[in-house]
Amino acid sequence: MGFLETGHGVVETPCLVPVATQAVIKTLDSKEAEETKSQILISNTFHLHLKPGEKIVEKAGGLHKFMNWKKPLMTDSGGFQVFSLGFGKDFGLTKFLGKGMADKKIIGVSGHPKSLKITQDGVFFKSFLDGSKLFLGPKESIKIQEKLGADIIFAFDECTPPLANYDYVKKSLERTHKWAEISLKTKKSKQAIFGIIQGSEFKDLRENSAKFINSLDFDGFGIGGDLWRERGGTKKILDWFIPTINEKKPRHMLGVGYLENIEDIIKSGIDLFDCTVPTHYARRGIAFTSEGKLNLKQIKFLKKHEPLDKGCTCNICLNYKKDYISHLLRAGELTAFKLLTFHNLCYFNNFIEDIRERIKKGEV
RNA sequence: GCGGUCAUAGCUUAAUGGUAAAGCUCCUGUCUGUGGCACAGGCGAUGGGAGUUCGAUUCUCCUUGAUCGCC
Repeated sequence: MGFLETGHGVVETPCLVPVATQAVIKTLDSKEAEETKSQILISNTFHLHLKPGEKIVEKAGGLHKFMNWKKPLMTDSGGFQVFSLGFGKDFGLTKFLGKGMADKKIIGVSGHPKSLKITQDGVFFKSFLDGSKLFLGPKESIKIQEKLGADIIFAFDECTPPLANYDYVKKSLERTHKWAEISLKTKKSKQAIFGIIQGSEFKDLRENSAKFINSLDFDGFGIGGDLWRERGGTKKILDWFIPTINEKKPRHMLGVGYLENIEDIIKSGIDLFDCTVPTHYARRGIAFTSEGKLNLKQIKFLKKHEPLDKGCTCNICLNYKKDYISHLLRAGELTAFKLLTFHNLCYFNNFIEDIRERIKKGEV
């Protein structure tokens, strides 16, 4: 366990970081987000740069005031968008490779995505809003993140695609490391900055990346890229390098957090992790409960006059029943998304709070 | 009462004298540093009765129902 101290309060770890890409947890206002026991949120440099632009946020007094969130905040650097709007879009990929595809590393050292251009200095994006050109490199990302004003910012990196072979990842890592140094040098603010370890599923590249990022004067670590989806695979990769990095500095795992993996990654030494699953799945009609995932769109739930989870004490479970939420979903009512988002965040936060309690008792 | 039009999946619509197609709905999955999506698979139909024909959802007649017009 740990306490991460920031200018906006202390985060008790291990901890889930809910995703507020566009300075909002979709469907919730900041007061509601706080009521889910969320301690810290992560917003996004790329998206806020496009809309509304960092100057607007800066004029409003920074992200905290802009969105009326008084607790700690992070901003992701835009490095993930290098992947998601590039190779991710080209191949319809997530950052995890599916089972049985480990040998299909079709992106080689000369591979390049269709919709953006990656250079040694940064990335040329084409805005999906209006097609306008947009360049984002380490300097640009850090300057934007300084204007946004989150408590913790991330170095600009390239999240490598899971289909990338060893040579591609090696080359990408050279860029990411160079960008890490420039990110660190560019930052003039008092914000904390985390450097990102990449290397996909290649042992020596992960080890090299951990060694290099650990040697720089970052305040914490981000761990990104493909970490395998098969049970045990993530632990295997983390065990390669987690023991080699400074134990005083927090470790944030980027974009990971299926319920069934959370305990494992905490055991592997992860303090923080952001994940869209609780909020994203809520908008697909899925509730997380002690009985597993429930798809509330299913017609059978119209006949269930009971809370989403009998053991849950969140505002939703105390006040609403499955039949009503199912009706709202099937009727296309937006409030359904809000109720499920609220419940799912409570469920995840309670789930992790329980792990913290068990750590205190020496059970984990 | 008379005349016309129509009847295909839960809904809206295709097609054909030779095994009936699609969209939505419904069912089962997928989704990890967020484009309120998207994707994969599945269940499911020629209103009822007779006739012509090797074979009718298609052509003919009757019937039932819907709809429009006229009185």
